[in-house]
Amino acid sequence: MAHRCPNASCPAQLRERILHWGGRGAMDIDGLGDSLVRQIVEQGLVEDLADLYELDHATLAGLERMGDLSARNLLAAFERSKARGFRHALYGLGIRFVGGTVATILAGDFASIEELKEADRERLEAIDGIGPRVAESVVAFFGRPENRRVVERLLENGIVFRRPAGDRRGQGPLAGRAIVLTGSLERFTRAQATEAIEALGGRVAGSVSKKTDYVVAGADPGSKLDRARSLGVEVLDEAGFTALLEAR
DNA sequence: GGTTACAAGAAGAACCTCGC
DNA sequence: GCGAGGTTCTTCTTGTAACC
Repeated sequence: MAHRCPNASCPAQLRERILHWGGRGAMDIDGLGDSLVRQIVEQGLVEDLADLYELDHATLAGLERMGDLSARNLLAAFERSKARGFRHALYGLGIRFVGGTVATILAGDFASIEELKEADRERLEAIDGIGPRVAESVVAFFGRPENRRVVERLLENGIVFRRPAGDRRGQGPLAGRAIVLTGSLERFTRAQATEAIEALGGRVAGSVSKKTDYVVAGADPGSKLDRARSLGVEVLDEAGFTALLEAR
């Protein structure tokens, strides 16, 4: 049984929200780790996600185990994160039951966060892949004034909460294809491989099933490779994966 | 150079969605 | 209602980068 703190402004919750926001699946802010987040929260330097974008070099460089280089790298990472896009920012908000996949679905169905935050349960439940629990969670999130305020401040700080024009996701040559990654790839990080697949309209799944189209196995593959073989799913090595991307 | 923190990935349990 | 498929969440491990 999981226990969740009901106090949205408690420091522990704020730390977790910031760590989630800076994580790979969200805004991918290099250098924003547990120790640093703990310091900036405990010193009262941030009270919500938007405050991250108002931190300056001198403040960051003065923190424990931080120097000039780390501060500069972190500020550059903050700047890069602003253009991560709607679905990453949406995932980064940490709405319960909204992981990477659900965030992608919502970002594909709504043109902007302004549209999404006004959506009611019925509108959300009408979307493929969104059930009552997720819909209720999204409505509850945007129903809280403090959450709406944070989103507004993030927008003011330049975070992109809008679907780009001409987005091909779900419409490319890999449209409808489910691909599972296992092991380490030499030419791609997981994030880069995921980005390449999604850019061609494909979908990266977390587990192998009969509906999986391909399993891409790098070095030291995990149990997913065994499962793919037992289910007769086509397995690609890195060269095969590269060829698949280039052929499309 | 040692220490510390972060990044990246694997694995599995819990839980959600959807079709039958 | 149930089961299959899929996603989320958490924990653990290992390698690397940066600070002191």
